[in-house]
Amino acid sequence: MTTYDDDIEAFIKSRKKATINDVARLARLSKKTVSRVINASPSVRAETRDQVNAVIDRIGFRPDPQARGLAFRRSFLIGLIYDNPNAQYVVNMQLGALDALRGSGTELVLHPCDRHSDQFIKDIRDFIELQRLAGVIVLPPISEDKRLLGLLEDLKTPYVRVSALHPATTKGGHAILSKERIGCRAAGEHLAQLGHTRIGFIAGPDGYLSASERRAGFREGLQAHGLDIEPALEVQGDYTLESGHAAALRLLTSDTRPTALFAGNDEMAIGAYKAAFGLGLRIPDDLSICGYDDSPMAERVYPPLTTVHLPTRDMARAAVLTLLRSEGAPEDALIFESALVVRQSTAKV
Amino acid sequence: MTTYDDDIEAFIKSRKKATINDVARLARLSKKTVSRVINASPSVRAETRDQVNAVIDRIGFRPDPQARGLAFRRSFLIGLIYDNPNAQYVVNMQLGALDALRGSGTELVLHPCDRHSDQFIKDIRDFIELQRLAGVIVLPPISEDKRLLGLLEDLKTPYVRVSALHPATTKGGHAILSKERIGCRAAGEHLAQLGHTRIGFIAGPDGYLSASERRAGFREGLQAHGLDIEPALEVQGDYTLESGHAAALRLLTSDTRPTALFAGNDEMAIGAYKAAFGLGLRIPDDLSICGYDDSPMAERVYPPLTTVHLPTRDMARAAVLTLLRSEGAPEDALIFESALVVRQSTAKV
DNA sequence: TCAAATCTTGATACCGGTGTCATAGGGCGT
DNA sequence: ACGCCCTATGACACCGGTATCAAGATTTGA
Repeated sequence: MTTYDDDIEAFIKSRKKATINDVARLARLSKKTVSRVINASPSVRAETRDQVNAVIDRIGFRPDPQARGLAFRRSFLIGLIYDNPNAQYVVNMQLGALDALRGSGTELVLHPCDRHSDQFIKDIRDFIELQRLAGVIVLPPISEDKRLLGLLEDLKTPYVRVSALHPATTKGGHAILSKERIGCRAAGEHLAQLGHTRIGFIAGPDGYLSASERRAGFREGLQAHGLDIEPALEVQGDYTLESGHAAALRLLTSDTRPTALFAGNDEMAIGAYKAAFGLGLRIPDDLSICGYDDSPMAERVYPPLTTVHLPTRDMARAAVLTLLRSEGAPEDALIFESALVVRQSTAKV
Repeated sequence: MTTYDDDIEAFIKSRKKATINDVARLARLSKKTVSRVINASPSVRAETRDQVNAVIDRIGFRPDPQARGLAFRRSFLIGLIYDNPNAQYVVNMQLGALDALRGSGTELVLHPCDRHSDQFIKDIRDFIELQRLAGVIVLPPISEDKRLLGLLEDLKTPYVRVSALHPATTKGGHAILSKERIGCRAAGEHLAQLGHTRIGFIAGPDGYLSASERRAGFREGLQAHGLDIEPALEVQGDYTLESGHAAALRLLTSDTRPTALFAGNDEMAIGAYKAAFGLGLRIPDDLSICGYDDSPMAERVYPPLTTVHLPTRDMARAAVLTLLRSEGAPEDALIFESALVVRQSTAKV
């Protein structure tokens, strides 16, 4: 192997940021050959490759993502698109995604948005096109928005939907799906097994697939024990604490007060805590409460909340990995399970 | 003004993404002149400028950030660097930053890191240099790390520190500082005014400026009422819920049980809730608790937590605005206030 | 052994912008 | 009217990579 130590030493002493031209010059090869090595092209002699890599290592060359991106007509950025009021959920997704991105040379760019704005689609289209994103991850609930999915198909940008598993969500593009029914079914069975028969349900908002899936799973659980969701004991919320509070208040002050509540998410469950405490009820002695999400709050409230855990962070990791190797890969859907975490907010009647 | 409608219409029909070359050709001007218009160069005739802008608007041209970045030798990305266990704090910062970035053509890139890793500095240097960041925002506690600040000075990348106000933090680079003492002083006074005399303090970890500032402020508040932090009633935590739980447990089982607690953050305060409930104490009847941060959890726990509010989101907004206009601007420090929010976890003895 | 096929490499254009410097035209003073 | 200065614009190189395609080097097959 030929090296030109003097030139290399001189370059290192100059303390300049190395470019591909420097590497080429110092290795006595053309830019293009260096480029081939960077991109792991097979048509480079092993000896040449080693020589180039030796120079690269010695002068600490790292290809400039902007220049590379310009030539490739795409950036090394992955967009995280969401419209989700739950901060903790978003953070977990970020952490999982960043985890998987570490060392890949790709960065994560945030893009929260407002699906009720009339700029919604245009805004996202601009973002993706202008930044020439390498890929996009879409979180629920907008991962179920028809207009958005249509846009993503049009743009031909690799994307991954994160969503609740449902026949309607298993087709079209890469997807990371969660089997929300399983955990909710377990929650329903759990409450039934504790002997509860009057069980209230605080539903999520219309139009959220997660809401209907959770309801369906919960119902399955009850039905397995000869029970069902009673219309009089079902109130709809919108996943906010306040709505959970209001819903619980209504349920707990009705003539047929339930002895247990299942809320479509932790936030609403914690709203129910407030309502219960406000009415002087003790949890779990007078009222069992079960949530969904296993948010950090679940183990921080008192008593710690029985809830359903979703492996959010793992799902985000999987989403990124899917994107990183999406290069022509067939579209696929990964499915994650959910599981009941029994804490201290549920007890026998 | 001259326009060449036919060519323009033809171009629009082609549905191609417009480049500066298209604009130049359709406006019968050189690339360079178009570039001047984009960059608001003063040496362009008003008439020419309008003509260029007309073409830009009609064909929907938007300069490619990567190409522009390559030529400018910097990107249009701002890095958010943090090593903070508090998810909610981070989200608020993100939201504020994104808020201020909207429409600026600059994007936010996340970079959580681990200050205990030996790669810590190298990792951040690589990130900033490789991405040629337009600016960097550093959150506490690493915003007080000497090595990191040294690195940022070396790199000449515009940066903003977010930190607690303190003589040591008012110099060096742009800074967004919070007057943490004020709110903590108010907290101390509040507890004293309620008649508490045995007041426990759960301190934040060593090395966090926020921890020492909060302690100092709290102490000022007590001293204004002839009290002080009693050594026997002070325990150190590390800002985690678990540490708050342990600390409170120690304080509440000592012979001179305090009737009120002030915790260095909400997380620890909520740990204290757990300890109190576990011991059968009622809040606020048997024990008053006060936190710091006004995290979303503060109003979700029961009873809602009295705490100190910091305008986190506004601070992030200010940080971004500082960066965006940092072009040669003098280094300055913006100072934000903190304020006590009295809820229902504090009451008379 | 020699032509054909294959493997390796390089010259040059190009991605989409900006910087440098030259130049044509208009206003000014004398 | 002349030269001078200033203003507005453009030609061309450049940022740091990749694509195309041609050409030299090596291998293969008969």
